[in-house]
Amino acid sequence: MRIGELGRRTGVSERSLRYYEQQGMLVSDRTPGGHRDYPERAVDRVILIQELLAAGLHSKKIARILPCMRDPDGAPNERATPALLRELTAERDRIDQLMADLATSRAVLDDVISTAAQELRP
Amino acid sequence: MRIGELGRRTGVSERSLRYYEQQGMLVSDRTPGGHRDYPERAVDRVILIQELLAAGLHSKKIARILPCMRDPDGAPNERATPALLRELTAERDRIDQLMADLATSRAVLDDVISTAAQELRP
DNA sequence: GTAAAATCTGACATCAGTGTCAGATTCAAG
DNA sequence: CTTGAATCTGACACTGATGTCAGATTTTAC
Repeated sequence: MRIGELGRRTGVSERSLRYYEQQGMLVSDRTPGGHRDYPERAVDRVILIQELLAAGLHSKKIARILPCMRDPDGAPNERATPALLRELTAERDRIDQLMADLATSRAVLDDVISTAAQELRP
Repeated sequence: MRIGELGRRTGVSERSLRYYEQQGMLVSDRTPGGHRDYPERAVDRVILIQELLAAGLHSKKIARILPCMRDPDGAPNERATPALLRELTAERDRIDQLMADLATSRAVLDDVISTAAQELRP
């Protein structure tokens, strides 16, 4: 599929898809004229990239992680080096911390919301 | 307490503390000479600000939310307007989505980590 | 073959929180 | 007082993902 369709199906702008490729997170075949041509798998790949970005991982780290992931049908293409392994563990710890902050923040918002709703409906 | 101690006790840079004040998230008394003087409560306040920032809320929105929060010992100083209430609900939904992404990303990292650890220790 | 739609590259802008630096002023201790 | 540490304001830089625009090229539909 071409970039327009991939963008439509993932909700990601074409600009971002080109950026993902430039950062090494996404690969594409090219038509003879130079237009990008993506396999069906690209949809899931892009969604995963978005999730990892949302979790605060940087592009270049994602690019290094992706080849070490198990595909749904098989084993990883590369194996994680010890150095990468340490980084991944650090990222996981950071995510755990972030989830705790999110839980706190959500509770705060929830409290404000329910307090205000209570006032509106006495 | 003064800004140096507050920064030390919260792990937040003085630069950021001044920025928080500039954005209306944090208030301070001033010494006759113009130096900031914080009450003990400021410590918890700053920690909360950091959590809300980590959750992706923008400074100016945090500044509007904080007065509507219940203090541990009493009722809120202001009440949330309906418009703010809508924003809060949207933020809460966004946080829910983000938590889902974090869970996915964490699982991905965990899988890569345990796969690699398994290879290292066969 | 032609026109319209899609895509290409490359460049510059944006945002928001934080780092950093300079020069001036204030505070605390001797 | 004096001196050194702390703080003040204001300015500028950075980051990294994304938006946007321009001009050229390719693809698709007729």
